[in-house]
Amino acid sequence: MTKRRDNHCLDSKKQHQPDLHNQPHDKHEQACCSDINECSCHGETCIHSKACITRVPIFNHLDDEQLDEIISTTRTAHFKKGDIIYHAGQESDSLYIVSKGRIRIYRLSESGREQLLRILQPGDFTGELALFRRSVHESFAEAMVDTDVCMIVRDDLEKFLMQYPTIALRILNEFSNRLDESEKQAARVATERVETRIALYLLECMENQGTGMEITLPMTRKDLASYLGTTPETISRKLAELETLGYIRQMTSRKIQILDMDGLMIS
Amino acid sequence: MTKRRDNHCLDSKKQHQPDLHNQPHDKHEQACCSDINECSCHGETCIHSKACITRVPIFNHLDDEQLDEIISTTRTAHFKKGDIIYHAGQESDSLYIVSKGRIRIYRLSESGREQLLRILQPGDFTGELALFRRSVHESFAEAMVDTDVCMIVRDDLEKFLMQYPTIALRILNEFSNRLDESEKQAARVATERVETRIALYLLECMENQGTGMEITLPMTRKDLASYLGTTPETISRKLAELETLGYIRQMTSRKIQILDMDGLMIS
DNA sequence: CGACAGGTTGACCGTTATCAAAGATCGTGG
DNA sequence: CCACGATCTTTGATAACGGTCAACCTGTCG
Repeated sequence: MTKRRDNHCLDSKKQHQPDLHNQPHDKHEQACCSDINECSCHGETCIHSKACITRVPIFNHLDDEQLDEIISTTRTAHFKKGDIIYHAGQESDSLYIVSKGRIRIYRLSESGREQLLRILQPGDFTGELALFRRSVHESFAEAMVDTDVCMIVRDDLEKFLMQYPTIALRILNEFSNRLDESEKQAARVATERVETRIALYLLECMENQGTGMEITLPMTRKDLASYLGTTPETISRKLAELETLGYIRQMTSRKIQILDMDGLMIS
Repeated sequence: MTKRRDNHCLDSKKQHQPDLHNQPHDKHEQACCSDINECSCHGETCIHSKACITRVPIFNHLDDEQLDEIISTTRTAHFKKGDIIYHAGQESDSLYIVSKGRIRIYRLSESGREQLLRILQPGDFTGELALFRRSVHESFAEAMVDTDVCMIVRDDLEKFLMQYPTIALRILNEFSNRLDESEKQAARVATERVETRIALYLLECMENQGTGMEITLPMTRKDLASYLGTTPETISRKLAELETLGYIRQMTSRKIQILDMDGLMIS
């Protein structure tokens, strides 16, 4: 049962968007909707964006006519760094597709502590949970940098799903992946020690980034801790430990070289 | 953000199957396929079961003709207590719908420890993960008692999904619920102390069972520990502690009376 | 009535959270 | 371009939470 193949590293999507944005996703990149057709957005919403819809995996198999139909029902919105796109308890009525930027999806547990669930990159979507249950959001979505999203409201989406069942299959596929990720993550947090979780995370990053032995962590220690169910201090310490053991080498706080994959695996 | 409403307690499905089986789900109930039309199964598989398909939430909105069409593609199988229905790494090609019995779904983490994900009751289905990803199972399914399942193979299911898109919507809805459960569970294991997780679990049981202040745990300490990411010993200790605090009263090891809901909530 | 699985309790100690403070890094504005 | 402040990261000291191992109960079933 060795299965180093799915994985995600919260930073996945190399497969979806092979070369969408080459610029580093930092903040305040420039204008919004950079590679989107219409562009005047920064107040609240701008008008439909073609590039977004045509590229996302759940729609990109449709033909032009169908795409146009979907695009015509789409709204685009811009969010500034730190903006909350939706929050738990809020009623939901749209699917959000990331066109540009990065979105943090997290939950607050009963005790008020936050757990990071995933980070959305261009091409990823969210909002589904509440959408298909006709219910409220359970999680929070926060723009990590200035971000553009395309939105499809529930009724339109349902219409398309009835009309083009292949879309549903794509979404089912995406849900399956996410469910797998989530269950895997739950199982790890429940059964592995922190050091192991970190090691596994590093290995997943390596596989997803495809940049050889050097990986770039897509987030801060705090977020990583939140994702892995630990604290920033412990992350620091365990990484230092893995370095002492000669398994990794920390170039900067975000750049890490994997020196001994096998060592990591048994950590 | 108080949301005591979804929940499951691993023992959900009161909503799906209001009065399906009144007999306690114990072991060796009697013959198999008790309330199923055909009944000669015990060797390996028996032939199509109508009752199963017509009752499950993902199909029960269809009309008779459509149901018959689905039923005709269905196979039924019987598993004895302890049988493995599928295991991680195995290639998947069917959806399993529980007709009678109980199925444990669990994962093994990298270190070989087991985490219980959920327990399926009649009307629940599984196998989706691998189905929609055209991939292998990530989890194990084990019959907890003698159980009957209906199976639909992938190609048939896909055909129906294309033909009756409402089925896809139902499945999307089910996936959303499961994803919510899984994320919630991950967040809890990652952020709450064991005592809190146990308390929350008890509260969910109460809401789902609708039996007033007295709940019946649907599993052993070992399984509960596996589900909550802890050990049987710790479960014992924490329950004893909650009892000392006057929040609960343990009648037998499976029957627990909730004495102070508010107390539990702040645990 | 005895055996066995399941459950409880105790002693111990390892892992990891917490609190505190010092060091690094990054973005901003002068 | 540099300096400042804010934020992120590291490191240390300490303690508690919960896991482990072992022994002892308890209830269930043959």
